[in-house]
Order: sequence, then C-alpha cells, then structure tokens
Amino acid sequence: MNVSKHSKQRDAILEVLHSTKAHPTADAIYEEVRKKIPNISLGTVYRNLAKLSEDNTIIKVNAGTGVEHFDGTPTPHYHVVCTECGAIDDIDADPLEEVNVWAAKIFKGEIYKHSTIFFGKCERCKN
Amino acid sequence: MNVSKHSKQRDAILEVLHSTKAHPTADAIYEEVRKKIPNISLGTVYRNLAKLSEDNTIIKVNAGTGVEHFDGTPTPHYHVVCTECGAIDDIDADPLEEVNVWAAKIFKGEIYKHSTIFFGKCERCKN
DNA sequence: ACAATAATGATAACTGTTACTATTATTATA
DNA sequence: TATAATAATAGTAACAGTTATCATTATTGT
Repeated sequence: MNVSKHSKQRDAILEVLHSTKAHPTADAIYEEVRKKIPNISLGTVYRNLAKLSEDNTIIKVNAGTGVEHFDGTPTPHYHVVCTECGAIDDIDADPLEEVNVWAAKIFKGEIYKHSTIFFGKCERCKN
Repeated sequence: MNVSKHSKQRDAILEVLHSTKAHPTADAIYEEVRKKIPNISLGTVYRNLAKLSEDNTIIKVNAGTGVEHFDGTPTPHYHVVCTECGAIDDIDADPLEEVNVWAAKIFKGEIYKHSTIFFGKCERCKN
C-alpha cells in the first residue's frame, strides 16, 4: 500500500463525515454511505477510516463509550459527551496547552500531549 | 443481586489491585489471581471488577488502548500513558477543576466533569 | 441446621474490529 | 488507447475483549 489511489468509496465516507456535526461510529457511517453505495462493505469503511486517520484527514474520537467515533475536523479540539442522550459535541476552542505544563511539573517523566473528554448535558437535553 | 455476599475471589482481586501501582487489565488480574486461586474463572474476575467499579471501590481506566485497565485507588486522579512502553502511571494530584469552568464558558450546555489521559514518556523509559 | 439467594466456574454468545482473498478499479506509461 | 502494475474493493472469516447463561456452590440471616 504505497501510493494511494482514488476511490469513490473513500470520497463518500469523507462526504458523510463532512456533512455532520455528530461524531458517527464506523457502523453509522456505513449505514449512511450505503444510501449512496448500497453494496459498500463494512470492511471498506473501517479500512478507509483507518487510512484517513493516519493521514490526519479525520480524527478518531475515543469518548470512553467502548466504540470509536470519527470526526471530519482534524483540528485538535475537545469533546463533550452528553450523559443524557450520548451525543458528542465539539468544544470549539484550542486545547489547553497549560495543562501539559502543569502535568509536567508533577510527573517524573515527560509529557507530550493530553486527551480530554468532558461529560455534561448538551444544549438540546438541557431544557 | 441485592445484598452482596463475601467471596474470597473478590478479596483476592482487590488484593492484587492494592499490591501494584501498575494498572492491570482484567486479563492480567486474572493471571495474577490464579496464582492464589488457580481455578478462578475469568468471568468471575470481570463480574467482580464491574461490581467494585460500581461501588467506587476501584476505578476503570480507559487509557485509549482499547482495553480496560483497573486502578485500586478510587480517588480521582489523572494518568499518563507511556508512548514507549505502554505503562500507565498516576499523576498524584487532584484533577483541575478550573478546566471544567473553562469548558463551561464555551460549551452551550452543562459541564459536569472531565476525564484526561496524558501521553508521554515514563521515568523508566526517559533514560 | 436450614432456607434463601448471591457468587461461582465453565462455557457460549456477542460486539466491534481486523485479516484474508479473489476480483475490480485506478493510475502511470508506452 | 492499450497495457501492465498495483491499490482498493466486496464478501467473509477470524479475532479479542467482554458479557450472558446456567447449573452448582458458598455465604448469610434466622
């Protein structure tokens, strides 16, 4: 797998990710892409999601739910999991670099980065 | 499953968790407990780890490795995953409450708490 | 001692994901 | 435009971690 070749399947997967603010799972993406390419294989979805993550075209979001979620916006940002409905929302801000600085003062090794998920109640469930 | 009953299996599992600073997986705990109770079932380990987590006697640590790790110290604290050797170390400090305050200012819902894992190089791998 | 029932060991089932393989599609080049 | 090289695909099997099932055993209160 050296020089990558185009595929309409990969395009369709990316389109799905770019068309939503939700953070769908591989399976949800599969169901959505099937509306365009009914015979696409679930394996193809996984393969492409893996490749796109490696490329940093998309990012994997581990929301602690045991299932991987995917985000079409590769810029680093935090996420909030709604404890009511399970929705994953973005926090539209740069990650807090000072948290790494804080940790580095306490930890007896090196700190490179961190990953944070928030738990709360989303705007929709709030009312 | 109303009033819980004592079991030597549960005691042994807790002992293992209290005897280590590593953050073993269910399987690693199973292997360790087997030295004392050779015919313990892996299902029993999982069942007890689930119950102990519910009780808040231990905590589950999702280090983003796809596998659940367990920590015998239920006091909230952060963890560092060593990108070199995979070890999970504790950050011995209270979580940063101000991070929630920060997020609450940006997010259009409510923020209850957050969970952070750091990635870095542990003391042992540092050299 | 006994009755009620929680916990166990053994194993099957389940879920999300990865690996395999023959076939198809894309790409660069002649 | 035909061709050769090979990346990507569909379909499916395999896998890992975990949960569920169930008959048996252990713990507990009376």
